[in-house]
This record gives sequence, C-alpha cells and structure tokens, in this order.
Amino acid sequence: MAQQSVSSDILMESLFEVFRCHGYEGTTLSQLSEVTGLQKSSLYHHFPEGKIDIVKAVLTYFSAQLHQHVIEPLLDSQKPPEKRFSNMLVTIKAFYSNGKKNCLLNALSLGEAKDEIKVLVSNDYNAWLDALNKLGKEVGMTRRDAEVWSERFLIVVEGTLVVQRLTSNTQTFENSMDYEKKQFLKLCGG
Amino acid sequence: MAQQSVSSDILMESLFEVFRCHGYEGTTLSQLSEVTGLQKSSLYHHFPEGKIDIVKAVLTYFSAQLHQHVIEPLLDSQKPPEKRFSNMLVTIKAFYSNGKKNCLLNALSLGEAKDEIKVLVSNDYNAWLDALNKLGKEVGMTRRDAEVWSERFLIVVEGTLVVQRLTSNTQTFENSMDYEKKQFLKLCGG
DNA sequence: GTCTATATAATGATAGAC
DNA sequence: GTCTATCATTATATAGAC
Repeated sequence: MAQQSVSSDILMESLFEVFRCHGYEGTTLSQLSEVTGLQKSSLYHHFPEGKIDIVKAVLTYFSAQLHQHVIEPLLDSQKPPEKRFSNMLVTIKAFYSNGKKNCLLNALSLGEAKDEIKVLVSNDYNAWLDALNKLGKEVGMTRRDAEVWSERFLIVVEGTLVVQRLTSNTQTFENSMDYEKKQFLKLCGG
Repeated sequence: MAQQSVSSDILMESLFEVFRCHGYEGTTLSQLSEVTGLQKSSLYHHFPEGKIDIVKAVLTYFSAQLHQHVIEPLLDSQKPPEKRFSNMLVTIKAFYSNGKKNCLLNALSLGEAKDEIKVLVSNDYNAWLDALNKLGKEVGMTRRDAEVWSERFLIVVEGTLVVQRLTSNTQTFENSMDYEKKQFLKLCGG
C-alpha cells in the first residue's frame, strides 16, 4: 500500500468517531489503524503509549471543540441569551448528527474507565454545565433554578441520545431539542 | 480448584452485571468466567455459541425481570396509579443502585450492536414505554400528553444515569427521580 | 456439568528498514 | 513519519477426561 499521511485534524476526527461509537474497551488498534489509514506502528509513533494516549488526545481535541463551538458562544455577551441558546441547539444537532451519533462522554464512561479518562470526561461535562448555569442566571433564573435547569438540560441531551439508539426513531433528538427550546423561552419570560 | 456449580438465577445475575458495566464488545469470556466461577469451557456447555448466546440469555433474563417487577405492577389496576408510579421509582432506584449502576440497554446499544441484540433491547424499551403510556392516559393525560410524558420520563432515567457516571455525584439519580414524582403528581392533578 | 489442556485468531506492542 | 515483520499476550473456541 502507498504511504499514508494525514493532517492532525482529520486524524483526530477519525480517531474520535471510533471511540464515540465503541467506547474505550470496545475500540481496538486495528479499527483505529483502519479509519486513519495508518499502520499500528505509525499510531505508536504519534502516541507512544498506545490506546490510552490516543483516547487522551481525542478527549483533548474534543474539549477544545466543546469550548470553541459550544461554551464560548454560550457566554458571548454580544448576542442575546435566547439566540445563544438556540444557536447551541443547532450546533449540537449537527454534532450528534441529529441523534444518530453517540456522545463521547457516555461512551467513555462505560466499563472500568481509568482515572485519567474520568477526570477529562468530568471536566468537559462540568465546563458545559457551568456555561449553561451562567446563561440561566443571565436570563433571570434564581441560583437554584439555574442549577436545576442546566443539569436537567444535559440529562435530556444524554438521555435522548440513548433513547434514540434504543428505538431507531430518527426524529427523537430533534423533537427533544425543540421541546427544550420552548421550555427555555418560557423560563426566560417567567 | 474445587468444582463449581451455580443456580441459574445467580448465574444470570453475575453475567448480567458484567454486560451492564462493560457493554457487549467490552465484555470478555475471561470476565464472565471469573464472576461466575465457571471455566470458559463450562460456559460453552451452557451457551454453545459463546458470548452472543450469553448476552441473548442475559437480555431474556432482564426482560423477564422488567415485566415482573416493573411493567406488571405498573398495570395492576388494584392499586391507585400514583402509588404504582411511586412504587416503580422505588424499584428502579434499587435496580440501578441509586444511579451507581448502568442501564443494560444503554451499554448494549453501544458499538456495532448485532441485529439480534438490537431487537431485544428495542422490545424491552418499548414494553416499558407502553406501560408508562397507559398509566399516563389512566390518570387523565391526553393521548399526545401521555406519549410525550412517557418518552420524556425514560429519557430522564437514561440521561440521569449517564450524568451521574460523568460527575460521580451520588445524589443525582435520587434527586432526579424525586423530581419526576412531583411532576407526575402535578400532571395527575391538572 | 465441570474440569484441564490445547488450538486458533485477534490484540497490544516493538524492532528496524526506508 | 511511515512501512513490513515479528512477538507476547489475550480472546474465542474446541477436545476429551472425569
């Protein structure tokens, strides 16, 4: 086979998709080799400790994407809060491919997840939760209401992704996010 | 080592716990051998086709438990609907060990799940959804409201289990189920 | 029905050429 | 930085004794 070479972003995207689908234990180096077009030994060149190094790099990549495309726009005070929330819904609909794709955090928290992974997963969740929390307070929710609403929103995101996989109903995620939008606008008014 | 022998129920419970924690791809015969105390060749005696046979048996066992302890009590017209719902919450709090344990259906829908597994997983979800749907209509919800409420309840159950794993906050699941109880009682009244 | 022993395949990991 | 080749380990699966 001809020698392969891949840009860092395309490489990370490919690796990301495998872990999001199979979780840590379910992912094999053969799969990672296949999706990247790199031989296993080439993967070891980039990631000396193998699978654990790769998943850490994937989580770092994911974290950067989350901050850039979700968290920063949520906190951008130049746009009205309602617009920022509905923009986020558009972003995550695309990110989860309308519910057809898993959440990486759910996939990686399965099994006997290593502590290194747990910390990174937990940090990402908390960063997202904090941004939503601030948004809630910004639109006039009490401290307590913002806490309840932000946690509940992420529960619904994660839960809907699971339920859509259980049913193969391709509309579940979109419907659920549209419902969340309505609820948020109500809470803004009230 | 002394020869092992196990009753069918204890055997199924042990096998169940492994798949619920690791998913299908993440579970190995060595783990199943260890938790059951049976050698791998003994497992093949019970389940000739290996892992796929074991997971199908686990799903059949789970399905029976779900019908016996969750679905049938939900439809038992001898008790008031509110009581049946709160009894179910007690049952599933115990079943998920207050959110410390995964949902088998979530775990088994990860990865390239085989069609045989998908069908069984989907049937269990739908059976539970249908029972909740009937309960909703029984307490006076419209057809549409009952559909929305029952799906949303299962979304919250699955999502809360994911979020609790992401945060290691041991109260998340209990809080979330208590919230669902309040919401249900409100919907009964309204 | 369980065991020990073994076969076969896949996975994780390394050495060294280009 | 990628490859081929190889190795050690683990995973799946089978044979046959008790």
